[in-house]
Amino acid sequence: MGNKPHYRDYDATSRICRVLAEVPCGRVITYGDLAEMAGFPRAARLAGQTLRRLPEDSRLPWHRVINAQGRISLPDPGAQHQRKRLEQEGVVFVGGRVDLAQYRWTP
DNA sequence: GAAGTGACTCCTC
DNA sequence: CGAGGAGCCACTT
Repeated sequence: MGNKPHYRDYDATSRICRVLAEVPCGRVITYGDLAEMAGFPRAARLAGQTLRRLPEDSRLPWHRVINAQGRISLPDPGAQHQRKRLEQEGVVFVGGRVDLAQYRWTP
């Protein structure tokens, strides 16, 4: 008793990965939204760190995560790879960015 | 347990 | 539209 389970006690990586796994093909999600849906409001950086720690052979759609400006935050050469995979799913880049109003995934 | 770090976001100039 | 700075949260060392 006396133990009050905080959301922080859970494995943030597991939660973020679970949300990430549900982002449908052809859609994107922002770091902030990803963190918030995972139960970590305003912890956008957490999402970034989690993704960075993610193994390369992960089947998770890490490439569908972009920043709030609709741009890719991942530095080169990863950015090229990410953009390619997104375009492969039908996501269109205009001026180097994605139209969030159109592609942002919201359940 | 404090200090450092980051695939962020928002606001201002 | 781009650059700069403060704020934020949880992880890592």
